[in-house]
Amino acid sequence: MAASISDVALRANVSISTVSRTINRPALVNAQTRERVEAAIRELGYHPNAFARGLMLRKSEMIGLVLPDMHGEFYSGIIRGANLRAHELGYSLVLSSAHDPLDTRGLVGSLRQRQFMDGIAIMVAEVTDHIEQALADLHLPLVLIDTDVPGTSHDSVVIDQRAGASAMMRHLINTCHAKRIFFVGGWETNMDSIARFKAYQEILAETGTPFRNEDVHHLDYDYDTAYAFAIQHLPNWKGEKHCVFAANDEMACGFIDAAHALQLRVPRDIAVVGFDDTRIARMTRPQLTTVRVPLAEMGATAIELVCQRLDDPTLPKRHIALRPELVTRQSCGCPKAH
Amino acid sequence: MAASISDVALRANVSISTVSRTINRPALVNAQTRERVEAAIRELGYHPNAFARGLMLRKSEMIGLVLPDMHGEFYSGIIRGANLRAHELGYSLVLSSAHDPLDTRGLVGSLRQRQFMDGIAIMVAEVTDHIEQALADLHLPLVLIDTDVPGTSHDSVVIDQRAGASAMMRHLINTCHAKRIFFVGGWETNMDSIARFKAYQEILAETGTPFRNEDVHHLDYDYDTAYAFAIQHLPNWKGEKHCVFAANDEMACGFIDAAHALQLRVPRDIAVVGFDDTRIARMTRPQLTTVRVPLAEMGATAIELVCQRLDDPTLPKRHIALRPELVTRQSCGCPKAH
DNA sequence: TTGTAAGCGTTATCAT
DNA sequence: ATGATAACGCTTACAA
Repeated sequence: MAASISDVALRANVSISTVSRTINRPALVNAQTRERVEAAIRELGYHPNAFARGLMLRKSEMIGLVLPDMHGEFYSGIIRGANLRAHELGYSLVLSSAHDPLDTRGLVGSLRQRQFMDGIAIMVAEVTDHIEQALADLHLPLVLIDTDVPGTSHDSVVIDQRAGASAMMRHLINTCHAKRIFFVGGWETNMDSIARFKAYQEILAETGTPFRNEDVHHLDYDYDTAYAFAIQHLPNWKGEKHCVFAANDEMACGFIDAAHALQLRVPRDIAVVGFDDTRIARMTRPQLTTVRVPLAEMGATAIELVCQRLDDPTLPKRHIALRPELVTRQSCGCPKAH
Repeated sequence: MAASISDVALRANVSISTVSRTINRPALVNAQTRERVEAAIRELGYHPNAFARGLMLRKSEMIGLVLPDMHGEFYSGIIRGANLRAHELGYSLVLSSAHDPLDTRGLVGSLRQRQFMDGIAIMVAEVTDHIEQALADLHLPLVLIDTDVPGTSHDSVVIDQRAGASAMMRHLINTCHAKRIFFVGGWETNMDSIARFKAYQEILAETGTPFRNEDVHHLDYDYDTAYAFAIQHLPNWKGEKHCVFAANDEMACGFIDAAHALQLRVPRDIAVVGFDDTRIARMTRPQLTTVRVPLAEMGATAIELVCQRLDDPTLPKRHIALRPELVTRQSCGCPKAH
């Protein structure tokens, strides 16, 4: 059995209140007794029981992080950022990633069973009424990650996909002097892909570059699919100042490898740019020009929002949009990189 | 304020013990009263207070997962596996990755502050006496991840690097009929790299393939370094049935890209294989033959060991070595893949 | 089958 | 400056 507060009190010849005080408000206790108590604490290897403490204080200093079970750096990026910030702020992180991304129902249920958390940062594929209700029932400070819910009144943090894609498009047109840009999106229903495509159209219009329907294609974010597709189309797409804007690095990588297989030189015969700035962006020849998506920062911000609300529940609802950053390497063929 | 057990008791016209029983041993309570209580619970949206519960039961159903702040799929692989298994077993995961990999001191300290965990799965770069002591002081079931500590008596789960590298070497020599194999390791002090190198020597000897000191090199696990190195050496290394065995996929990828840049064909002019089976292994042309390292399984096993010991503290100490699996694709030039 | 009451280890409010 | 003592919400003998 671990030592309890009364063991310490006994050993130091004081009451338990004095022990509690030495721990929580040392200023209120006489220097000599304080030393005696501290000695006893040390000798017994005493540490306050977290449950009893939580019972009184009604808080655990633990924050739940709920994610769909994603693959790729998305997952680890958010976790890393969240974990770091949580520790900086003196909190621990309770991780809970859903096996089935759509079973947020069961997920929220399992959360409320062991209601240790002071607050929750959650990312869900889709916010249904059902989930909305379940979350509300938790009666906990809540922040939504990477989910735009116009109607809701929760704190949230998202990534400004539109701004990132716009920055890339402007770079391509204004700096690289691209004459024709092919857009290769991900799944057609994917919100991020849609946002990136919107920016594509927008900047095309803004700069007076002609838009052609046949220059837009939707694949599935996968390397192999992109590679096969590229082998087919690149021979027709190649050309001076022509560029492929892929909606993620993986597809961009597929295009580059396919270009090589077709004896095309990147970026001279065809330029290729990606999105996300994942690990592989530095692992292609030429290295990929892409858009860095601040995943860790999104995780960190989510935790921060939870903590702030914990400190002050009256805070107004906040909605933070993180701006991605253009990363120019060699695959876009911009003059600067040469 | 959330409803408490006495609110439910009041509403259902029973004592709090009956409520408690309805929740924990429904069999012991009359069907009619049980229904009344359950109705009250539903109406009030009641959920037992986790702190009070923990205080009585002396357990939280939470397991700590302590990792160094690694990058790459290593990190997320372990977390994913651990999280999944924890939930299957009815536990939650408290994640805690150290910012500074060597500050396990501060880390363990922060752990014991909020001693909520029933047990801990921990991965440390190096188990020093100091850490060993700190861990022992926690008085918690403990399992070491990916750490071979001959002297210690903790449960542990590791990956059998040696077996994985041996399988690769045997495949290269026996199936691909490699005549000369170059070994490109990671950091010279890295335990994994050392284990892989040992297997390299061993199988060379076992199969009577000559060992040459100049065929062994140590880099830093990085793509760029490997690429630059390969540009230098590949012209001398190329040859029929020659193969580069890189100690991770990233370096292998560097070699393949360099080979392409040098107009060499993989695997015909030079074969290349990797280790880890990360995402990029499927993203090279040809696809990488490599060794799949069961990261998720390691995470899951660690959690499982903790839980088993929680159930039965008298269990003998266990040491589990997970076997990696050979994944043959096209880069090794083995006849089967053609 | 149900109720009473003790106790888990804290913190907080009073007195002293 | 310190000590009693009452919560906090729950489980669990023990009684009825």
